[in-house]
Amino acid sequence: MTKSVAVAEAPEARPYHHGDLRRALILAAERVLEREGPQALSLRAVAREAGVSPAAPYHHFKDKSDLLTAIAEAGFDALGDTIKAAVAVDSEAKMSTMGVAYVRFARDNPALYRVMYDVSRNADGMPDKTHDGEGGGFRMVEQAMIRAGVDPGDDLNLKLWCISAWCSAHGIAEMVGFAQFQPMIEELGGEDRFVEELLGRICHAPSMDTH
Amino acid sequence: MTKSVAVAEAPEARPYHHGDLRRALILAAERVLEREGPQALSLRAVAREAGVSPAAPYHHFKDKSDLLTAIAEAGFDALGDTIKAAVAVDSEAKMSTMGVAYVRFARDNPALYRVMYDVSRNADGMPDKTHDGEGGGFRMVEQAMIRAGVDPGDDLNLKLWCISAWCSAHGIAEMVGFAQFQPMIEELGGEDRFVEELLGRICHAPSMDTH
DNA sequence: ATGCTATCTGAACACCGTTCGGATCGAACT
DNA sequence: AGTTCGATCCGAACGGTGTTCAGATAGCAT
Repeated sequence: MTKSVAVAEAPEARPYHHGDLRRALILAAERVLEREGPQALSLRAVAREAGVSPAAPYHHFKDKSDLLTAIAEAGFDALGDTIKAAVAVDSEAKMSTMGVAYVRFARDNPALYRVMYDVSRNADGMPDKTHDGEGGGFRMVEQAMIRAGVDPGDDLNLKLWCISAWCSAHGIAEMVGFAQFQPMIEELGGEDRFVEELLGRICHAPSMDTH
Repeated sequence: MTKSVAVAEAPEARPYHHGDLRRALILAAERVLEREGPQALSLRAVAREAGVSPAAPYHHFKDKSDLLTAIAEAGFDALGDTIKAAVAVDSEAKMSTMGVAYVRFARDNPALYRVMYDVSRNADGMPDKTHDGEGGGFRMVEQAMIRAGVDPGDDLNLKLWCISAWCSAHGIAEMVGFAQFQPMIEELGGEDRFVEELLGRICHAPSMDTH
């Protein structure tokens, strides 16, 4: 039954086969995640949000967990970009600058951050590009560590400092919202100050090259 | 259809009303958790494991999340006991002693640890008794911190050190299993050594009283 | 014995992840 | 051009899930 008024063509350009689902599904998933939290992130809800049937995603992702992996990967990319941006504005970027940016990302995208590390724990690790290569996260941390006074010659020591900082940032990101810390956060005048104080106790130059 | 051989009475004493479900459900849940992982921890599976109908738990827990909360609470109790035991054998207990015990608990009970912090993040905090009071976790950390050289007079500073250490331990616990760290763990000769190295970079006396 | 209340069951509802057969369409070949 | 082919999508279905509810059961006080 074709429209009698010919092809007014509805505003929603609803393609026959949709062009490029997959990206659309990932974006839909991020929308659902922001709007309704991680509990509501069902495959069916994502398909609904993207306007396709519940079976459609299976042509682009093996599993639900495969979709989650793609979402997590996109999340780590965004996290990397955020930190890169924070470092860009402060070329002397201290550890705490990066750490605060890290935690802030996690706090601004709590549902996404949760998916990122749920996936990582299931996969026994983060996506490789997160830490590998020239633009990888570890390189950024390494450079900040060297600026902070770690001996760049001692490779094992340097790596351990990086991992230590990364783990701490993750722990802080997951716990900073806990209610029992709220009074202290107020006392310090804001979450960022609180995070700086915590990170400052982990990354402080004086003894960084010892051991 | 009663057994023809009269009442041999099966070994399983299956009570009429069951006496004390709730505890039985929590124990059943921990069993399911160990055996099949966190993904398999459904209310129905727990009820099945306890030998009751899927609706029975609702007389003892408001929700599934209410059950999970109880499980998490039991988990935090067990974690506290584990750390207390570690401190007991080494009365000079350093921070790293406690930290290693903490991480080891998380690694020995991965599914339980995951439930513990999933619940905590949903509730915006850990159970109160985890950190409050004389036997609470924070008191233990405080004492170790004081032994490590933090000025016990500066209350804010002391608390920040405790939180910093706790966050780091949590971050390490969640990330130490990541595949990308495995080579380094081997190089260092075991996970405990690796954890000690990381914790050592966080809790080291020289600059602890500086602010 | 009688009722009261807490406990437990069984069936039902909506939702979930996943699979499968069949409809739809773009593109590639003749 | 017409036809075939393969990727994409839909609708319906399966078993499993959380949750609710009417009714059966059993311990406890009167």
